[in-house]
Amino acid sequence: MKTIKSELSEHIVAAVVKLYGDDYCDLDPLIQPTTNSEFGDYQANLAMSLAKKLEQKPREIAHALLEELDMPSICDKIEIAGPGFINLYLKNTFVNQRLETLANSPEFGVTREFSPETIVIDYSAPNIAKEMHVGHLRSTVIGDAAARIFTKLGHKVIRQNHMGDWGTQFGMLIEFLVDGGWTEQDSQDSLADIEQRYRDSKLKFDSDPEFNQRARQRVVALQSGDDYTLKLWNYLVRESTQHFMEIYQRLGVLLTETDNCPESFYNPMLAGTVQELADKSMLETSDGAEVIFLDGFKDRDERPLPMIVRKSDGGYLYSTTDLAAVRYRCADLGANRIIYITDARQAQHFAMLFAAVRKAGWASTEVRLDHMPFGSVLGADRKPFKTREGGTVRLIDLLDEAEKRAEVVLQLKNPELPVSERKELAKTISLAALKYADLSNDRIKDYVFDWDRMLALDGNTAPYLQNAYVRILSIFRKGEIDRGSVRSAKFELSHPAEKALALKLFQYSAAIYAVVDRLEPHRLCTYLYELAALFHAFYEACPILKEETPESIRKSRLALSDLCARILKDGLDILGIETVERM
RNA sequence: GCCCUGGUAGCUCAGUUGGAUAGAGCGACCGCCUCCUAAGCGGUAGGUCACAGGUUCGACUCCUGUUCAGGGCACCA
Repeated sequence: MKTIKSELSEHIVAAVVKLYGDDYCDLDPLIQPTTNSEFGDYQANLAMSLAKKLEQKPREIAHALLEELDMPSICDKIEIAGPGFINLYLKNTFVNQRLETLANSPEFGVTREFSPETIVIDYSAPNIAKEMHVGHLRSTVIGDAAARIFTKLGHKVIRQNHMGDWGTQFGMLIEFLVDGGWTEQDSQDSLADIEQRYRDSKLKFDSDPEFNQRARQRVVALQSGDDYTLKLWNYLVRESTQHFMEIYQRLGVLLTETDNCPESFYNPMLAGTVQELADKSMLETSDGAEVIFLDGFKDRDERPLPMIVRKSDGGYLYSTTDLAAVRYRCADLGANRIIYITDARQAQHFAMLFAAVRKAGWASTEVRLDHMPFGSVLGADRKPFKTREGGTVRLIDLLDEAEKRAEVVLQLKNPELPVSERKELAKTISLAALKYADLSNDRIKDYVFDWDRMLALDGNTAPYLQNAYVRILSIFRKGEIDRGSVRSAKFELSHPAEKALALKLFQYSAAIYAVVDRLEPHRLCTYLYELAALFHAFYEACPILKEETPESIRKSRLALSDLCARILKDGLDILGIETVERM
C-alpha cells in the first residue's frame, strides 16, 4: 500500500525532474504532514533546500513547481507560503478513497519485511537467587515490545533470557548455605528467604577473608561440575526460575522457559572461547589475568583499559560469557542482528564487547549489533525508586499495588460494575498503565515513577487509550451494529474533525517504522495518544447514532470509528498492552 | 582526570533527515452533560528550549566551548 507521502513525493519529484533534469530523480522532496492545519494537510519543503543549488529564490522554484505539478485528483489546492513552503490541500474524495484502501489493508499499511532477518533480542535477564524487582521492569517491557514489533514486521525473532546464574556470587551464596548446614529440607525456603541469605553471604564475603577465599574456591567447584555444589545450585535455579515464570505470565509478556538461555549455558564454551582468542593473538596477560586490549578504551589514568576474559584465579566472568554468547548467536542461531536491552550503565561494556567480537571475527560486519540502553526508574525525589524503608521495590509488590489502585479508581468512576468484573478490569488496566508509563517515556532518559499520573486516566496514559477504544465499542453496542458490517462502507468526510482523524490514521505505518528505525517504542505511544485524542475530538463534534445524522454520513463515521479502534488495538498489541471491552 | 547520557512551561513529558507562531497532560482559571460513557471536549494564562559562540535563507534539532545533573572507567554484572 502506497503512503500518501510517497504518492505526493512521486508527483513532486516528477515535476522537479521535468524542470531541472534527471539529476534530481532521487531527490527527497521533504514532504511531511503540516505542523498546523491552517497550512493545509501536507507540506513540501524542498524549494528552500534547492535554492542554493539552483541559484534561484525558493519562492521562484516553488512557483515553477506549481506550474508543473499535475495532480488534480489528489489536491484541490496548492499554495506557496512563507519563504517557499508548498502547502498541499488534499481533496476529500481522495482522502475517502485512501481511507477505503486503509480499511481493507490487513496490516494498516505496514508492509512485512521483504527480506526477513534473524534477530536475537537479549532482555529481562534477572538474577538467580533474587526476586525480580523494579529494575527488571524496563528491560522486560521494552524487550517484549521490541520482540512483538519485529515479529510483526516479519522477522524471525529469537528471544534470549540471559539470566544471571553463574559467577562469583553463587560461590558466595552456596558456600554460605553449606556453612549453615544446608539440608534437603531447606529447599522449602521461599525465594525471599534465599535472597536474604544472599545478602548475608555478601556481607560475610566482604568482611571475612577466610570465607571469601572459600567462596572463590566454591565458584571453581561449581564451574568444574562438583556434584554437591551443582545440587545446591540446581535448587537455587529451580526456585528462581519458577518465580520468574510466574511474573512473566502475570505481566503478559512473551517470555517463557524456552527462551531461557542463562550464563551457565555458555559454561562449556568458555574455555574454547578464550583459547580461540589466544589463537587469534588477541590475548595478553596482565596482573595474572587474561585480557584483551582494544583501541580507544582507556582507564582513569589514561592507560589502555583491558577487557578481562579470565581472572587471575582462573575463573571466567561476564565478559567471557558475553563473548561466547555472541559467537553462539551468530554461528549457531544465525543471527543477522543482536539487540541488547539493558540499562545505560552497561554502555561501555557493550562497546568493548562489540569491538572485541568484530576483531575476533565472530560477528562479521554483516551482523548488526545494537545496545538499546534505557535510563533508571526514579522516585519523586529523583533518586532511584525505592520503598519507603529505602529497600528495593519488588516487582510483585509493584504489580499488586498497581492493581489495588486501579480497583479504587474503577470503583470511583464506575460503581455499577460487578465486583468480579472490576477485579478483572483492574488487572488489565493496571498492567497496561504500568507498561505504558514505562514505554511512553523516551527510553534513554531516566523517568520519574508516579502512581497517580500513570493511572490518571487522562493525558498520555494507557487508560486514556483504552477508554477511546471502549468508547468506540460502546457506540456499536448501543447502536446494535456489527463492526464487520461497516468494513465495506463508503467513506464520506463532512467535518474537519473527521479529516484530522483520517490524516492521523494514515500515519500509522510511519509511526511503526519510526519505532523500528531508532528502537524507540515511545514514538508509537505518542502516535496512539494523538490518535486517541483526535478520536475524542471527533466523537464530540460528530454525532453518529443520532437521528439528525444522515444514513451515509453515519455509515462513514461508523467505519471511521471502527478503523480507529482496529488501529488502536493493533498498536497497543505491539506494545504488549491489552484492550478491554468496557471500563 | 577521561568518556557516555541528559537539561524544553510551576510539575511530568513529546518535538521526525534542520522548516512557518516550540506542543501535550497535570496544576491554575473560564466554559460544555434532558444529548452515542464527563475516565470526555472547548478555551485562557504559563517558555531566554541550561548558558555563550559558530554553521545556515532558516537551529530545540548540527558543530565548538562553558555549566549543572546522572552514570561508567581491572579481575562484580
